[in-house]
Amino acid sequence: MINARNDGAAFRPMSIGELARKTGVSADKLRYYEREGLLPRPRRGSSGYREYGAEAAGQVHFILRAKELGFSLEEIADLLNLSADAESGVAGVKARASRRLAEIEGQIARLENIRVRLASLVAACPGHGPLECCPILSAIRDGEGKRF
Amino acid sequence: MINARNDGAAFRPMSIGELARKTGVSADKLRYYEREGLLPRPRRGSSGYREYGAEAAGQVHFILRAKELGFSLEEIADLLNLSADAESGVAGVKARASRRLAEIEGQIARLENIRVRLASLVAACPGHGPLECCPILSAIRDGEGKRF
DNA sequence: GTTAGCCTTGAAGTTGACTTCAAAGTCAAA
DNA sequence: TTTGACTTTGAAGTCAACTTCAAGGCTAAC
Repeated sequence: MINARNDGAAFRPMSIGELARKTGVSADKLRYYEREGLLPRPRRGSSGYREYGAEAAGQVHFILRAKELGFSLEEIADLLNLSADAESGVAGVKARASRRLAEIEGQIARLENIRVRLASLVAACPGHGPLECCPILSAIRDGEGKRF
Repeated sequence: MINARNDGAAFRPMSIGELARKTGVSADKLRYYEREGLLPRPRRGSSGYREYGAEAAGQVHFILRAKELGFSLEEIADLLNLSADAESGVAGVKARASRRLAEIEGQIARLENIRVRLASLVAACPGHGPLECCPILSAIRDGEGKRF
């Protein structure tokens, strides 16, 4: 091999600031996730500084993707535990994801109900004139059934 | 007039507990809404107890209905201010409601996106077998594009 | 007259996901 | 060597919408 520089350590460890820049997650947040058990505690250099290996960014991205799917930090910690527990884990993961899905469907249904009601009030409001004629205010004051 | 009992005060004032029972809102919450400026401060009896008139229940219901439409307490206080401000108020109310509607539409769109992704992951997961084959975990770990 | 249940206040606690702070130590470049 | 950027920790602060608490005063029923 010509390139002798590849000998020894392939990765220089990352500081928390480097990991923060790499993942777009602030150093404070990374420390917070570590405290909450979402990230493994990395080894420390002689100064006490955290030293992250190459796998760290992937662990952070796991958290970000799970958050994107609407999981809370507590649920993410739970998923991480399950995914450490071979064989019995898959059923648990699917159950958690199904529960999350049901919650999201419920949230959507509630918001959809609000959206429809609010949209019809906004459409009915002329945007000017005396307050007594504002259908939005009337609906809030007296209930929607009374005027519509 | 035959019925002499109708003389004088038509309504005996309500205590905070009575108003709470009537509206289903706890007395603590009523005091909290008052502190936050959502309810007018009622007059007090000689004991210092709050005394509510007949209009109080309607004011509480206004708050409940606005909350149901997804307004925050701060936005409700804002609506109440607008609805005190004759003539210029209607445009403001419509603008607040439109803004709220847009926020709700955004929330629904985000949740819908999550719902679709999570549903396809749940559908693809067999619910048993080795963790390496769980599409939910894979998607969170590596991103959805990689496996699907 | 006593007791149970109501009412008063200001202050502090709750939840989740952070953010900010203070005080000190460390590292890298000029 | 000095500066400035980075890192360490634990603790406290933030937001919204409440809830709970403590310590005392009031009222209604028996």
